[in-house]
Amino acid sequence: MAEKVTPRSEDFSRWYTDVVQRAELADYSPVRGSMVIRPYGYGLWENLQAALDGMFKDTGHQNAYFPLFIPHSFMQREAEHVEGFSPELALVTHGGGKELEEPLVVRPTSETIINAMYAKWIKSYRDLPVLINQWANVVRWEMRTRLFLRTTEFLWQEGHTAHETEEEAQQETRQMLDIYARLAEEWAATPVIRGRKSEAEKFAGAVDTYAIEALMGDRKALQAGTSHYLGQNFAKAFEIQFLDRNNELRHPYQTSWGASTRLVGMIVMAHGDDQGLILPPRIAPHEVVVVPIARSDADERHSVVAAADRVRNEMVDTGVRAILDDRAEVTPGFKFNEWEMKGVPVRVELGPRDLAGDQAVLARRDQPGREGKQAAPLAGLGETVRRVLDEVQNALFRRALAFQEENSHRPGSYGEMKEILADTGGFQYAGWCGSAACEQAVKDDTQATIRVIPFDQPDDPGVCIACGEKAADEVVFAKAY
RNA sequence: CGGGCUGUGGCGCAGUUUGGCAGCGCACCUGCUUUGGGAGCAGGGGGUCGCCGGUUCAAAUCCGGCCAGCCCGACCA
Repeated sequence: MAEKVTPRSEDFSRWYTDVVQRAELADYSPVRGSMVIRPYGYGLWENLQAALDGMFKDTGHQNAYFPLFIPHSFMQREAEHVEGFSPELALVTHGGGKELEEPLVVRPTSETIINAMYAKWIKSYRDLPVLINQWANVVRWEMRTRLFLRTTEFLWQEGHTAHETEEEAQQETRQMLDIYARLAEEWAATPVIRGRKSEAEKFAGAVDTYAIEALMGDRKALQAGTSHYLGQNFAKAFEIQFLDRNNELRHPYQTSWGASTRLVGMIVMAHGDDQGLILPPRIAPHEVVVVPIARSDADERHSVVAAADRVRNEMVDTGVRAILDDRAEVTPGFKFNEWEMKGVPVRVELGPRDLAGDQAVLARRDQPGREGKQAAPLAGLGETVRRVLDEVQNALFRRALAFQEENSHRPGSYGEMKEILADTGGFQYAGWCGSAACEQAVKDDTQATIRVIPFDQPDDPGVCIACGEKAADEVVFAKAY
């Protein structure tokens, strides 16, 4: 591996594909539209999973697992749900050498099977709330696919909850969106806009869909997590009923929420540069790589590698995820480039000159070349590195936030918005009257869609950017993944 | 599904026009020398040239058919 990638500025799309493959996050599989997540990419996903799972547990959720196959008829019980998913379903028609009585759907999401079970489990208000999450794979037969961003099969988590009251369910929906926002900002160092989706963009079957949107390096938006308030739509379709405190039969109010391996793509596109990945320390598989530098002289080699091993161990003891790259068959220069491609936040270089001076050289991935290098005493190196890692984490977030701010516009007219969208892109904050016609007209004309109706609203949203009527809300238009 | 392109060691390609020993770069293996920003030299392994048929003394190359993949337009975490 480890040759140059297509420069980001030249062709962002190719740069992305190159980086994902060269950094060994993923590779194409023999099946069109699907991919293999390689150990390094999976390690990144596991860290995201662990962060999310911890937050889910902290808020009272439990994990469970529901089956991959769903009876076809289940998909058809909720009218809008059918509408939304039928074109992208994978159907199993044969099993055990025979044609099946009823085809099975490979889950595109588990709403229907889970709600069919909830109908059995929920009988009383005492059974509520039900707070279940599952980690699973799902399949959606997409036309155009891209590594991590849109593949036929992908990994995600889907939470499905049922509540006694509307308020409680609404609160749950917002709480989970907030968890996604925290994951993006505090762990993945990627600032997001929190808001509600328009009718056209919401999940089929939901009353309201909320989402977080992040801005990628090419100034396109990426939806990084969604949380749906489902009302009683699925409860009615699947006849979930409970006896309330007044002995009256009622349908529960529900939510569902999900985030996927797409987050890996987000991290690549939010932080990466021409040298490859740049990973935020909190979710990086390796926070630090120690590279010993030694000539072939056997004694020198041994003493340098032994010292490098001690440095690694000290960092592990300090709670830093550190590895030692003691391969003898490649040069230090090769290793520098390789670990930069893989986005390791901090590199520790240790050679004979350093040992003589009881120091090591620290190189920050977020600052290129000499600029990011500093010498640090071997004594207390673990603590020093811990501090530098925190600085890198913060610097990445600040840089991404500054980029988002620079690329957030408030165009004064439709013409101006169209021009900005065509020239540079980014988030366009603009008034919207709320009509689907205006939304569609902008999409047809500019390819930009309403990403979210932000929770943070100005006192006066002004006028609709498309029709000039009084605006109902300020919304964010952007071209999106 | 409509339009454009491509199928040759693992990857990227040349060779096809004008038929004549299947080649190059990277990667891989072995050895020696190297190692502070992608090491050098020497040796080596690996290909039914997408598939089927035809023409010919001879086909990666010419002819016919088929298949697969990529890119661009209608769906989407």
